[in-house]
Amino acid sequence: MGVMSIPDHTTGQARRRKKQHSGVTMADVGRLAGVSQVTVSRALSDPSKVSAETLQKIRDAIDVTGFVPNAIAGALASQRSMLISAFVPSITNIVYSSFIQTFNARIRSSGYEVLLSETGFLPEEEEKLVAAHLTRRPDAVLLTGIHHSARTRKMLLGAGTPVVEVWDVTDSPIDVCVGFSHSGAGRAAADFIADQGYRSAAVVSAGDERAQRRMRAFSDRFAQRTGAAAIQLDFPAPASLANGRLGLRQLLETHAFSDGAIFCSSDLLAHGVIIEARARGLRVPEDVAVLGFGDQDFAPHTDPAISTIRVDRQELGRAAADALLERFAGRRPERDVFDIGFEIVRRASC
Amino acid sequence: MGVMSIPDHTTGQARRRKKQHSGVTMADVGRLAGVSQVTVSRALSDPSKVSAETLQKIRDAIDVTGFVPNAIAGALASQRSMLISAFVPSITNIVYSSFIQTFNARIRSSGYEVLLSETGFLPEEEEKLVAAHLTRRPDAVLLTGIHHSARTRKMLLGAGTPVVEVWDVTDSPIDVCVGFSHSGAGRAAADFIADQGYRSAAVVSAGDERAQRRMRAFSDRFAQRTGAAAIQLDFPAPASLANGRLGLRQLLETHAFSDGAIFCSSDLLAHGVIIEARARGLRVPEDVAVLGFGDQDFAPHTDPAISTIRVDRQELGRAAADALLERFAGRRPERDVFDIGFEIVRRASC
DNA sequence: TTGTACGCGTTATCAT
DNA sequence: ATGATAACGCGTACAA
Repeated sequence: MGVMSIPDHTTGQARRRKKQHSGVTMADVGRLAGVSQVTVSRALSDPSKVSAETLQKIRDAIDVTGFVPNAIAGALASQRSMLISAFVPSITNIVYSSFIQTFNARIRSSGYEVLLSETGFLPEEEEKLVAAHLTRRPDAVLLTGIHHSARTRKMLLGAGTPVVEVWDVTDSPIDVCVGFSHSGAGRAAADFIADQGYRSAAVVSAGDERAQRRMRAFSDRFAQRTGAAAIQLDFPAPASLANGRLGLRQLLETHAFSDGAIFCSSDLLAHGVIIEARARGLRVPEDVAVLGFGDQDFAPHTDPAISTIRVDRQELGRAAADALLERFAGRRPERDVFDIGFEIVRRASC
Repeated sequence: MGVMSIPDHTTGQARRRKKQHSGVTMADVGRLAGVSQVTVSRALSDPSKVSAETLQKIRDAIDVTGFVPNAIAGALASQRSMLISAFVPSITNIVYSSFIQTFNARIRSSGYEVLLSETGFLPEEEEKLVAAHLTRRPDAVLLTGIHHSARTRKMLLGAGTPVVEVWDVTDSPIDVCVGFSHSGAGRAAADFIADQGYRSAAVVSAGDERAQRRMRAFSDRFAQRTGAAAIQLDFPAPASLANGRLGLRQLLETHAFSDGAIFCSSDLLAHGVIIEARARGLRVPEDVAVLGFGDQDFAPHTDPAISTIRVDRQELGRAAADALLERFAGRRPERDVFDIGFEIVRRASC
């Protein structure tokens, strides 16, 4: 157990380069405690199966040696990695990161760890990453959205692990699915805006397939309700204040937009629109009304506060985690599609 | 290839949901290709060590079987997990997540994967998470900040893995360290503000030890330069628009602040201050000047645009990744402390 | 170029 | 309550 020798910090540079952890094994601990390796394993996984005194001896030996269990060996032997692969389009988009935050917390409290990767908005990229992750034998996989390459689906099916798709709903999920209807949200937005008597409308989005589905549904419904076609603007991702400002500028200057409501695919865009409007001396909502999406935490604190569509990201994270944990417990959830819905939050901007 | 046959367990408890991937091993692939397991291993890790025709046979066999290498077994055998543990205070804070994004990209392109965890701002929480991660034998660890519990340091030293501490500098890093001086940034802010003739100042921060160090240095220097004490406001994390607005409100109403500059510990707070100021009809920077921190991507697009202190997060992510990759290559970096500096960006708000 | 033998550090299965 | 022994699936000598 040469491991125990303290790395000589004296020279500072003389530290080892190869990976050779503490190198202390259960066998080492057992030897020191006067028991076999298996007993150490048991003491750790289920202390009740070991007598009080040997348990104490083992604990002492662990303290002395600084033993750290090797989860890799454990995973190989037990065929459970205690790892969950998660894929989101962007980790810098707070909409996804806050969702992951909740998912993470829930998952971790059950002993699992989350291996997170950013896929961007291209299925091919997702495919590569899924392949890479499957190599680590995750016990479950979380995917954002319901559109995945054929190979991705095949790999996932082949792996036989539970899969949860989030942020959308579909009748044919890979496994289970929790989200809400984007076209439904778009229609609700159109109704909300039409109900307030607006006769003209525009949408501004930023390169996200789900956002575009909301926008299409919005336009269809708005036309249906008012007979007017909504002007459509789509920027490349990511959604930003800059694109919001640019959006209003283009709407005003090249689309002759006036006196109507703008449905933005994100609160960030909505905020940009508001900033641009005020910089131009336009009143919100009198001259331009703005409806956002996401109910991000800043939405109530802009001036005017942003009216928006709220999606309960915490609930989404919890539900996704719970669906997986249910599967781990051997149960299948009652349904395989959970629609957590959305809610229009009326504030001052629309 | 026993895998392909239906598991017929004695009790007839057909295919349990244990975790049973495709179950195809290198041995299975080899059998089908007419070679041994090692040859398959070689074909995958270094195709040049295998003859062209057997390589082809192996590839075919892989396609047919849908073989997915088991990285867990690989890690156990090679003693390299190809995993890097990273810890940041918050994944929803874009300042950290955008840094991680770059770090991730760099790391992944070298075949490693990043296991990310959120520590909050308490060393004890970090300690628990580090212990959990060490269990998976990461090949390296990334830590945010330079303040860690004694046990955390001890565990890390004991593990013998490379460690990079980021977002700060110190003379005594655990291993290597890349960041910038927070007190230096605070002083630079004070000079910047004093140079413009402001005679009164306030700071508003949001519960982050590094931010507080900036603030303290700011106050000291500002007092030194002008003889005036800066009013200090500290909110609980996270920094938000709401806290920025609240900050200005408190400054105005309970601290009789007027006609000076406010140094915020984050651009988000700065934006909040600006919104509150404009909502009150105050002019920025004439009535209240605002200096932010971080140069987040929205900073140039607020109205007025936020003057701020820029930290090159991309560079930080790259440098951290490179420091680790160097270590993997067996080299030690020339220095173990990298100061990537910062830069004051003057825009309209100050 | 290919194969044999062994080890990595656990968990699972039986036995005692 | 504890121990022997066999997997787990792959890498790394070393041999052929």
